[in-house]
Amino acid sequence: MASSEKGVRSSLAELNPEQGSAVEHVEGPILVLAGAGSGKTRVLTARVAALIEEHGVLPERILAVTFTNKAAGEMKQRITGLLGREPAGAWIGTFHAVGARLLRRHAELLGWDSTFSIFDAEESLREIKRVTEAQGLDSKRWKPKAIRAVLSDAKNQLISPSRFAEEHGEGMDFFARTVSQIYPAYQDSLRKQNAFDFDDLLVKPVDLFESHPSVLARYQERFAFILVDEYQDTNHAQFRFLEALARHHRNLMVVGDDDQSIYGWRGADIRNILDFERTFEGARVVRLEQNYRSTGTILHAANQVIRRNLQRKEKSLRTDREEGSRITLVETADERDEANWLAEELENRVGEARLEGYRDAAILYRTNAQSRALEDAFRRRGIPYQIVGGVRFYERREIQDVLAYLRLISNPLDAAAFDRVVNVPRRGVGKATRERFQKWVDDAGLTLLEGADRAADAPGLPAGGVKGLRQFSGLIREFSARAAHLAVGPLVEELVDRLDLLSHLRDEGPEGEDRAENVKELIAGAMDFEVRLAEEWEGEIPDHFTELDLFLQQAALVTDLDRHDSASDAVTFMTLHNAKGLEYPAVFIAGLEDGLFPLGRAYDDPAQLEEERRLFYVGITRAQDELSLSWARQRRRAGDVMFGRISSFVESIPDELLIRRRSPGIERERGGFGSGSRRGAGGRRSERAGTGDAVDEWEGVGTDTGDRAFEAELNQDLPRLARGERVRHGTFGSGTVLETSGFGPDVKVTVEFDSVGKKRLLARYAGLERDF
DNA sequence: TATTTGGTTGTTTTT
DNA sequence: CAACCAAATA
Repeated sequence: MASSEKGVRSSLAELNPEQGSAVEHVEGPILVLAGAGSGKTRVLTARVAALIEEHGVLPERILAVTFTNKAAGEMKQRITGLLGREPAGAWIGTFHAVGARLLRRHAELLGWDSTFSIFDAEESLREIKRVTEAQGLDSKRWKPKAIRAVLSDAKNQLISPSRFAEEHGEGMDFFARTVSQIYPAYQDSLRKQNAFDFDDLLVKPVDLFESHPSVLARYQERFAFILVDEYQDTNHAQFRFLEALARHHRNLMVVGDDDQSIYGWRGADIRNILDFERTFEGARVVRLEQNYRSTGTILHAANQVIRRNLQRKEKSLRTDREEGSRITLVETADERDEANWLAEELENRVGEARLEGYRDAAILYRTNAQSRALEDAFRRRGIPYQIVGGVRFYERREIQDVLAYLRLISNPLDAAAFDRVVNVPRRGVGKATRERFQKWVDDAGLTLLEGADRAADAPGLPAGGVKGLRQFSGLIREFSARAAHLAVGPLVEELVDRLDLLSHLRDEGPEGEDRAENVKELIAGAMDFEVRLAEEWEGEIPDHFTELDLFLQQAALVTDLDRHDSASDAVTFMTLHNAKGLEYPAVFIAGLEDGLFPLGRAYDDPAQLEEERRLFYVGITRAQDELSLSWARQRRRAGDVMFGRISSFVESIPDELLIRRRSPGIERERGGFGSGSRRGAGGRRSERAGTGDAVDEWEGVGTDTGDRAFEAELNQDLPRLARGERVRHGTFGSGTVLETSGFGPDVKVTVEFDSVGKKRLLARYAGLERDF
């Protein structure tokens, strides 16, 4: 205890006066306006530690909410560091995880069971499509995606199906009218399947609080202190959730930065932060404007960019750091040229030791599609990279299939899961059989699994289909029984084994092996999964609840960002949105063209343009020491070639902060064709390209194409250790990878070494290299 | 029932 | 230029 107290004390001493006053704040509402890099996580964690250690607050009286699992994990870890022990009993998690946890405990009050499924965005899209078609509507005319967007919007505003119908059911807007019919049917379908979608995890807890005041009172009383990170990103539902819980004790601390609000399109309501003082009367406001991250140059540029926004609380960040080097602005010919420039620049910087390693750099872009050209260039040169986002692990087809099995085992009412995997792998249950079967089940009032059991009684089903259905239901039943006493790891392993899924996947063709690897990774993840059920439930575990149920919840809420391995020495590629909350010594922002960043349609709406500018601001402020911006004159998008000009955002950076450069590709073009006349105004215009244009450009310039290709072969998979790959270890020599397991920093590799035999190594420490 | 083909569609950003 | 989906064949 003495040592941990010292931890808290000494950390308090290191705070600046503003940070200190926020940390020492005890009772009453408080808004911390924390600029980028001003140490907000520090304030948040130090305050939690201080509450516990200095003011004797029991950890279970504390609720801390974040937006990402990563932020939650970091918070937990840092608090643990300060206290010298875990803040056992405190709830620290994302809005979605906290919502899911509440629902697990009280779902029955709303008509759900605690083993409910969580439908991700894709699943919810399918469900909308099903419901739309069940109403006899054409899903081509009534686009599920558009419907989902409207539904999600409504949910985030806490607009119920009935209220939505009141507002739009009779209106002129045909689309809204249609949605008003689909909304209730969709909700109904989810309830029948004992499922919630992503938005429900925020909405339903609020419903719960409103319909069951005693439940609310219990949590109001319990959570005497509530802390919220990234408050600028909260939407109305989240606001109401917080407001309900905090109403009693009024000890609510929110930390945010209106300049970093970049989720308006997802319902984030910037008024939550702008109006905080009005909503919570007597709220204190603390501003953190001292930046500890970036050089003077970078911060100056950031300030100049963001001050163009009108809708903001006036503030200006300052830093004590040196001016630092100027910002590089590069003009490139096209996306390939841009990617090559980036690759070469990074190689040089690491080579010259201007950068300690590839892990110190990140390339940020507006749209995920931009990662492709980068990948190509980096792979070709053999520079290690890591992509965050894009096709997410848990969204892969094969992973979703396994998860659907698990969901069905955990929640037999999950019709979406049933539909997804009845015929995976092939069981002779085709579309026609399914439709007939479905109809019969509906008429007979059976659940899908009951029906599958008695499929022989259904009229008009082919013998093969009946057999497949019965087999399927038998399998699910068997595993449901086993789930009660088997841990998730072995359960998943046996399931995959029984389905013979790996060989089925391998038979699928060239991508099959990757798919099989992914499934193995999932098994490995399940093996590593351990929860202390009793702790999660705080002693009141419903008897039908299993480890599998919690594993599924976790899998549903985990994102790709959480799998990001910051230990491996690779350049990080990600969208600007994903970069929020992170920092890197060197940051490259690519694709700075009008029409791409800011995105074309943002020009229609000043508010959207401001949000794009905030996104740029977020990107700039990720950089600690060096910042580079690049743009391409020409870029392929959706098959077309777009001619672009430099982003208007760049204009707001004072010229004296910039060093302008041109890529070799541009220089060559100028030499060859004289003027680089800038044609095609405004990025919105697109023209068909003649031929394979710029394709060969770079290869000619490169010095030693042969060696490069060789090196690329050598290094391209450096951060990824696949089965069968030959590797070399400093002391054990050469060997073959048998398998890998674990996620993120815990990736373990089993290698069969030629001389010393089988070893299990932690990838991040083993320093494995490729070998021939 | 499974597989192939051809046509359509689309690109923000995500918990 | 994908990737995805619906209708046409084997």
